[in-house]
Amino acid sequence: MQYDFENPMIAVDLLVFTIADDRLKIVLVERGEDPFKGRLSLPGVFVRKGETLDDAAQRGISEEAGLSDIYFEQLYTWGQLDRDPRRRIISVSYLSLVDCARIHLSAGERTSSAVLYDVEDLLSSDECLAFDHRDIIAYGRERIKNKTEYTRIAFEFLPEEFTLPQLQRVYEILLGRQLYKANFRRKIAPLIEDTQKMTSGDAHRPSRYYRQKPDAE
Amino acid sequence: MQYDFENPMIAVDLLVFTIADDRLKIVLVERGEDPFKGRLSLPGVFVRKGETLDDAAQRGISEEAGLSDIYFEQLYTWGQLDRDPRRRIISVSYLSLVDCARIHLSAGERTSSAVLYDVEDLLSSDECLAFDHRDIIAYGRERIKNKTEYTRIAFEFLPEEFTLPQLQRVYEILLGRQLYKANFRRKIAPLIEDTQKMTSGDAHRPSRYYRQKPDAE
DNA sequence: ACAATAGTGTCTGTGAGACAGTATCGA
DNA sequence: TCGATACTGTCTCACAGACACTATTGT
Repeated sequence: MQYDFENPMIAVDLLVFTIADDRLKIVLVERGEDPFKGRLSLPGVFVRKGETLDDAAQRGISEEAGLSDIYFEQLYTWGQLDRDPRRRIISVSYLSLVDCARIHLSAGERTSSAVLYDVEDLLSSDECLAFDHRDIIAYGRERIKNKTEYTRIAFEFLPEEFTLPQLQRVYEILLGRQLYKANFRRKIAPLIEDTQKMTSGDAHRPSRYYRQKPDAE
Repeated sequence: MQYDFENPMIAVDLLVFTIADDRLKIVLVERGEDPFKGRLSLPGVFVRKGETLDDAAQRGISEEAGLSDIYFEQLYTWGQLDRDPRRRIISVSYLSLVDCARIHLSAGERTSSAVLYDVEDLLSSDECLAFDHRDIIAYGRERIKNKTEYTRIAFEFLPEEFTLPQLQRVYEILLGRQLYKANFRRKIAPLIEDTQKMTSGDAHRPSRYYRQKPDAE
């Protein structure tokens, strides 16, 4: 007995997260064509012949957000049958974290312009997103929260040099709760090294700039 | 300008781990046909039309190891161009953990019989595995080690009722180091509830059987 | 009584949490 | 001097690590 196997198209969907205005944001585009014309969706590209999944993700990120040299990791692969009403498409989602100062949103070819959306607002609203993209975003947001606890991904939201109050705010946003200054600094101390630079111009005590220690764990 | 997009076949490759003889083992099959004829490989199936990825994984597990109702989770999706010398195949790998008493290895249709292999021995040997399956196994083994630390996956290697010495041995094997009895029991205590049953017949003090607490975190 | 394994009590050090205090800028 | 934010000191408590001790079976 012979079976029919799938030869679906492979899409790479991108979750580009950043922090702006003290909120976690994600890059979304408004779909310019059916299905889901006019709905918000994740930016994404189809995988080309001769292109790996990682390559496609990288290309998508630079096309949609004008970014290269960015942290990204594979998130999950979505294979529900009815994800796309037209035909079967398998979506490999990628999680990407970036300092908002580096983002340059550009109108993609098949999409209207990309915009930053507040993630918590989006997930608690009843806004209808294209495909299963609401689920994907929720999954990505969970992953970020979890990895914040036991990795250094939070650093990816900041430039190379940053102050501890900035870093603490990033952690607070990602974890969704307030942290104590003194405890936070003790915990982070082994992961950073100080520069000689300080903030200046603010009407209060200046803050030292640090950078990530290239070091081990 | 038009691009050629991929319409690859989608495979699901299965990492079925278990513990036997106080060692972490994995189910492998010897390939019956080219490419890599005669090499060890992960059991796998192609995704059929109308079948989700999870469905395909479930089907593969029951075909190759005679198992249903088993813990499994998606691991990673492998999309290198030259994974398969014939044509492009995207592989979605699944991690599955199972009590070895439940495994019934059966000869698949396209494979010779499935066998349990010692994972540490395999990874430290220079045995040549089919495709990129050595990388996939190494990745899965890492994932298990990590999740052992902050989830309860270790319980999946045991039957519903188990003794604490058994459970401790599972943890020790997965983590690759010895643990102190007293500390281990204190840490596990909130996750389990005791049955009234005890081991018997051994020439030493009997051990109580416990089960997992259905409870919260 | 002994071998063998199951199970407990307790000391110690580390680190998270909580909070109060001090320091340094511009205006 | 004051408002504002940066930074530090320290107490407490929970918990992991280490290790010594007791308990219960079959032979």
